[in-house]
Amino acid sequence: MSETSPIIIWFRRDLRLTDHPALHAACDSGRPVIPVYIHDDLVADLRAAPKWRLGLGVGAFDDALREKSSRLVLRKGNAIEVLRKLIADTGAGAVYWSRLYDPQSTKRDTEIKEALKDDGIDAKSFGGHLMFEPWTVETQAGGYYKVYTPFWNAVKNKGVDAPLSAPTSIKAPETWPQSDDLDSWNMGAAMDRGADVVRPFVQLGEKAAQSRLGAFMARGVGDYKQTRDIPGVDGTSNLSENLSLGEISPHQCWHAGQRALEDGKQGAETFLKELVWREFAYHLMHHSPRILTDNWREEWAEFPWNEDERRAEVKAWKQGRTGEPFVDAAMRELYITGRMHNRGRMIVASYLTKHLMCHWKIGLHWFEDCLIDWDPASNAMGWQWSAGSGPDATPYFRVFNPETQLDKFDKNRDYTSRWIAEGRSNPHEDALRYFDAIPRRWNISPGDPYPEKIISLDEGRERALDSYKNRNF
DNA sequence: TGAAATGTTGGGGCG
DNA sequence: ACGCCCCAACATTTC
Repeated sequence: MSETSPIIIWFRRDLRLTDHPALHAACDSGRPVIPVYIHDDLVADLRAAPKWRLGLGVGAFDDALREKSSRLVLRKGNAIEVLRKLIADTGAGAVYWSRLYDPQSTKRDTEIKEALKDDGIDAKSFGGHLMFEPWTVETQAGGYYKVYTPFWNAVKNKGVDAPLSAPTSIKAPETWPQSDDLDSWNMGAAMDRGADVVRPFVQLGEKAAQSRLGAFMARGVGDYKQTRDIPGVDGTSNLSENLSLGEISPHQCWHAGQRALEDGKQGAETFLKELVWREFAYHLMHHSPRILTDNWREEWAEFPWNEDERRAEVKAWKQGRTGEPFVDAAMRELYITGRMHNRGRMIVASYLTKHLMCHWKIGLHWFEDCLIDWDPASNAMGWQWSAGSGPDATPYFRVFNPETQLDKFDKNRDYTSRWIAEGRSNPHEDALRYFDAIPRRWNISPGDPYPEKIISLDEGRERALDSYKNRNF
């Protein structure tokens, strides 16, 4: 392989041009660059909304590359076989990619790197998805962090790499290899609810992410510390969706936040801390991957969780028909937009795992079905935090009261009236979208009365606390 | 990044 | 002036 041979960039959750170390290195080399996206088993296994959103992201990224006279080559199959075929087709001498951190991707990528090196190919993995590689942060004792605040203190002054510029040009190969038609991948096949309902809420692609970051830094970040907690206000950064697919890098968000901090914007530090929560989730997933599948505190396996997904109250929770306005509003926001305000996430998680005493895995899986900003590490950490089974988790006895939360965080009922139609003479248009999105078999309509509470808050709370008190661990 | 029960304090009304 | 009660406002404890 000569030093002029093409470099394949294997894109995964890094669908951007700006601040992309692997792409940057490849373009710097002066060699032709072949961007590829591979639909392998891990992509096939994605759940409905994340998979659909990924399809949109791949399409948008191909468009962005074409503006640079490049393109995204799409191939389906086993990743190492696809790469070997592509190398044979193009004479590529190198494969670069940005690292992922979930155990399945890590295993796959490790095997592929070894196989490619055996073939004499220059296989290189780069950072970019995280500001702090999980193995570079350790406690005095040499272990990993299990509590957020010490983790924050350990990283906040470490320094974050300055974002790399987007390549001015991406050298094309002499001929482009064959590429699948994205439509043939059917990435939206599992979206059995209306993708067209969710679509208007999608913030697609790198440019949209950049302008959102800019707008947030110009306006929202000043009040972020207060307004981020109020779901009726557009007070969050709204970047989770783009961070999830790497349409923007955390480094760029961090440096923007740092500049806001220097400008005296009050909320900027809170924003930086939120970015570091994402890093903390990856840190935990890397050092303790079973956080994805098992109670991180193993004793919680003994807890009398309801684990049957078919129960009526689970169905009511998923459908946003529990009779608790805050819970239902949040669950419908999730269904309609593919995202949920963080305050809502805490409330619905507390309600499911405490008032309904359902296993957090039920909630984790539903979020994985519905979230267009789905992130394996954050989702698992969040659910185990809420359930009390995770590291640095909220104690089980800390039960959110959805009614009290309404008075604290949705005083004017802006949020609940935006997402709930029943019982209102003049429902919000977003609340009505829910009825376009749901499957007909749910058999409900906007004119129905608002559902009765499926459980009294007092009873649910008492039952959960009794179970906790009588636990045998 | 709770909520509810219980405890403490201090001001005001009143005999 | 004093004791007593009431109660709101906090603080602490408990789950």
